[in-house]
Amino acid sequence: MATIRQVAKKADVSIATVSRVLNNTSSVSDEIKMKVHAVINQLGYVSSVGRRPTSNIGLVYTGPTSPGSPYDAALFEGINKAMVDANYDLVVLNLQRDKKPNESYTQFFLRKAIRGVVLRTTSRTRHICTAIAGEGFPSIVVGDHFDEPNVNYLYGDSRQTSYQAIEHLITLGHRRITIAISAIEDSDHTDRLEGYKQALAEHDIEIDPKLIHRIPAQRPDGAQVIRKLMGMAAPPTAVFVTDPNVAVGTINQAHRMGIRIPEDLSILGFDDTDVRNNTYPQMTAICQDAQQLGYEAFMAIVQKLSGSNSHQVRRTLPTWLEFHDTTGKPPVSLSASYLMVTE
Amino acid sequence: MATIRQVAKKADVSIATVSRVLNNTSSVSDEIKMKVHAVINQLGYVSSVGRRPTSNIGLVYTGPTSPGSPYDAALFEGINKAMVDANYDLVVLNLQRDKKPNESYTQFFLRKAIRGVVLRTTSRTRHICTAIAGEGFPSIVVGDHFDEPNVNYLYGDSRQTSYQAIEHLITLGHRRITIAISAIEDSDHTDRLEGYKQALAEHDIEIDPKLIHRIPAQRPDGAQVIRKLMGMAAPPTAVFVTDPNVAVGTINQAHRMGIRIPEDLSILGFDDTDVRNNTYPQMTAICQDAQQLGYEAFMAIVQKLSGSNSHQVRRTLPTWLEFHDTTGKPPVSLSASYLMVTE
DNA sequence: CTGAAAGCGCTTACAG
DNA sequence: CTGAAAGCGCTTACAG
Repeated sequence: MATIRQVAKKADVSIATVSRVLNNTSSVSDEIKMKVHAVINQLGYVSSVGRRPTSNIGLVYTGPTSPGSPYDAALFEGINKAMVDANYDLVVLNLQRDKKPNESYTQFFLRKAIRGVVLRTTSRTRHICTAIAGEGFPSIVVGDHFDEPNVNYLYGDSRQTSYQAIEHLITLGHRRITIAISAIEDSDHTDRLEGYKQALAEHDIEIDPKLIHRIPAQRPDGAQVIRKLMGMAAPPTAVFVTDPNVAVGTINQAHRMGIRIPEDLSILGFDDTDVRNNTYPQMTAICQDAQQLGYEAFMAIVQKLSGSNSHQVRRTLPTWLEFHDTTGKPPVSLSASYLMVTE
Repeated sequence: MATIRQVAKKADVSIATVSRVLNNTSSVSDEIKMKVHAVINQLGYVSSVGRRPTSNIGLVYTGPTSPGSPYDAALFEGINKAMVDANYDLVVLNLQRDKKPNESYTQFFLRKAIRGVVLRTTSRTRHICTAIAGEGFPSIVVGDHFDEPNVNYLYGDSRQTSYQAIEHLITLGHRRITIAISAIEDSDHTDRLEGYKQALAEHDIEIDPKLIHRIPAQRPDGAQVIRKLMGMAAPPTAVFVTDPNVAVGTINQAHRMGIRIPEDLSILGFDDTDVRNNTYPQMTAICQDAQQLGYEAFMAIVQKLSGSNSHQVRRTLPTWLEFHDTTGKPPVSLSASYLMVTE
């Protein structure tokens, strides 16, 4: 475990200067600051509680996320399971509140005695993830992917599965297929949209912008979705809902409106846990195991800190398609009349 | 912020001895150990990271809990909200893994640089909560209540609301009312059972042990519940399900079996968040705001640490009853035949 | 079992 | 802007 003295020696400065760099207490020349920073991340310097080195891994929500959502709750459960197997504690950090504007992310984390971080991101806060990775601080983003070469990430790849699912709906005879997708454009959701578009394109079905329904992030409400859809002049025969709670809400609002599932409308949902088995009818869904994502992300950081994995982590976990009872053939009259008009 | 030197002075020992007591490194006489412990909790001694005092609050699951359950996820979300308003970080601790058998809880927490803890408990680990409180370490239990005078706690009081809800079912004409309740007997669930029993007793309805259905903790499965109930010689006309996920599973399995809700069976659920609004039919439920419980529990510890509240915290948050569409009058034939047999 | 003292990790006036 | 030195919080041989 590197100490301030070792850092000072290697960077060829006094320990006082290293301390100043760590704490931003008084001005240090940019040149020395950069040199010290480089040595800090190179040696893996860690703050100590008293004379004991700490073993804290941070969980950082870079943007506005709800830790209580099914996805984040499952991640958190997986992280808790990982903690049992690894000798680290989890510290939940508030970046917005605590990070001083003039300190680097590394400084911030060291000040909090954090050795590595699991990051959650949104489309607007991706730059924070790349900045942390750029500083060389041990980190991994869970639930998103990056092109930048130094960002570690782990996510469930739902693009291909989305493609297959939509293709299956097409094979069943559906032509007007809606996608209901979060207005927050994280890459997970964008992937699902891409899979949807690709399947339609390859089957020569025109992509109708009116069928791409954005769900407001403030009110992820399945009932709204279906009211909107069924009010359309030419309603869809199938919906792909990319969020578990919204999918459940869609199914139940359909019941309320007397829409039969799947006879009148097919619903393809998304499931991060096991929500699909607790709906009526049992939900056809693209599934991923968010708990495992949390587990693996935490373990990836643990491995990095133990020094056993120094190269980049770019992993995907599989998603899979489960056919249950919310999807079926489109209603005969509708699909027939639709085909007559357009073909 | 008290230091080891101040503790040593007040306890009239050397700083070396205080250090030994804190770390259990070598034997110290019981008399001195107790004296030092007393001073530590009296002065509110805190470990430092380097020379900076820490501001960590711990979240401790004393027994096997699933942090991803709707209740715990909502608590966690509330705690995260509280963190934005209070200058503390959250550390999730693993007591089973990390606490050495010969160290006290206070020693353990100080070693982790924790200043106060929010505790989650189960019936089997209540002694851990009383032990932590007994040591004088700042703590609060969320989601349970205690008779011991020094344990701080905060919970949603569901006993009276359960009583009222069952009484309402009785008023509607129900006589055979089942309660489906977790096999883990935490006091939250016991309260609901007590409310149920009280309502039946006050309306001169005999408590039939066959109608008290225990849900195995390993498999909290609503489908099982209803299969079991409907297979009874004299099935109930109403069910009170004290867990949100199980309640939803019960409703949906009823649909699968062609049991009409509420015409054939009334279902009274429990809701920690807003699950009741996302079922079909919309679920009649006893509701509590678990997110607020998390928020208030965290803030209570913050207050204790700031010294503004030194007396015991014994708070309940209200629960309330929402009548929606899963409850109604019992089926005429059934209740009539039942009444003929027994009265 | 206990304390005085050496010493580590770190921060902070002080001096330049 | 930087270092040598004083000093704080803490731990740990050493001595009794």
